[in-house]
Amino acid sequence: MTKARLAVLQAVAEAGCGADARRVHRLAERVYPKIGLVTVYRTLELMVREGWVDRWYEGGVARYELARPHHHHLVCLRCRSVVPWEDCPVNLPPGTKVGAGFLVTAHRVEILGYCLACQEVSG
Amino acid sequence: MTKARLAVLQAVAEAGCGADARRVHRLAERVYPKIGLVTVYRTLELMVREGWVDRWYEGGVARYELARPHHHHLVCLRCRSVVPWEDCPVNLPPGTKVGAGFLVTAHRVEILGYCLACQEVSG
DNA sequence: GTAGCTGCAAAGTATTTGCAATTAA
DNA sequence: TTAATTGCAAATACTTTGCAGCTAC
Repeated sequence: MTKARLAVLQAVAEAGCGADARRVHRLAERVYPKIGLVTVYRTLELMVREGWVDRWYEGGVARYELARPHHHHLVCLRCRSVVPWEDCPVNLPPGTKVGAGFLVTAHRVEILGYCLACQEVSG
Repeated sequence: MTKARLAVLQAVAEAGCGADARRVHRLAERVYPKIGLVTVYRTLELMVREGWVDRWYEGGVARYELARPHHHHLVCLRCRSVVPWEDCPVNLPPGTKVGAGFLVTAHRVEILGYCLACQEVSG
């Protein structure tokens, strides 16, 4: 475990849900200022592969967060903030078949709308 | 309605679910060979804005399809094919509030797994 | 000491923008 | 005619790769 990796891990933990690579980089720099963006990408890739970090895509950008139990996301359409949502409306355990024999292994749900702060601003 | 736009519209209709811009371009070229990729992007953007075409993102790439009633997607992890899935497990009409006052306006569901053809290939 | 990690610079993809030429109405 | 649309080239944003130097063990 190197300084760079520790910095990335701390950054991902601190960032909460749905941080992009740039945000992880900025946070990691606070712990280890000379870390490069490339190392952040490489380390995130490693951590995703090892299962320590989850990756998903929102609007064409990769989002990262510390791996944790199954959950989904509430995405604010105004400020782009993301918060976890613990309810899961999808009851399709791995191995289930749906449609024309499609074999389910996982699923993803995003709830789109407005967070409390943005509801007040935009009326 | 110009030739270029007609070609894009036909291409999107023909492509079915989840075509990316390059695929739409290739199909549009069959109808109107001198169409440029840039025009495809611009026309798709226009059609999304006007509500004729839906856009979503899968693995960091924009996917387009002709607008049609509410549905979700089955995404094959091996061949990346996408087919529509008419069931909707999410019962959150627009206006519903979830979590800490988050105001829901829409949602997205992706079911990940293996299509019939890929199940046979990968065992 | 050495295998693995890092940073830089450069390349690669997806997408957008500036602008002059073309086209539809 | 004339405003809208197009295509090219260049710019941008995000991400990946090549390579030589650095670090942890």
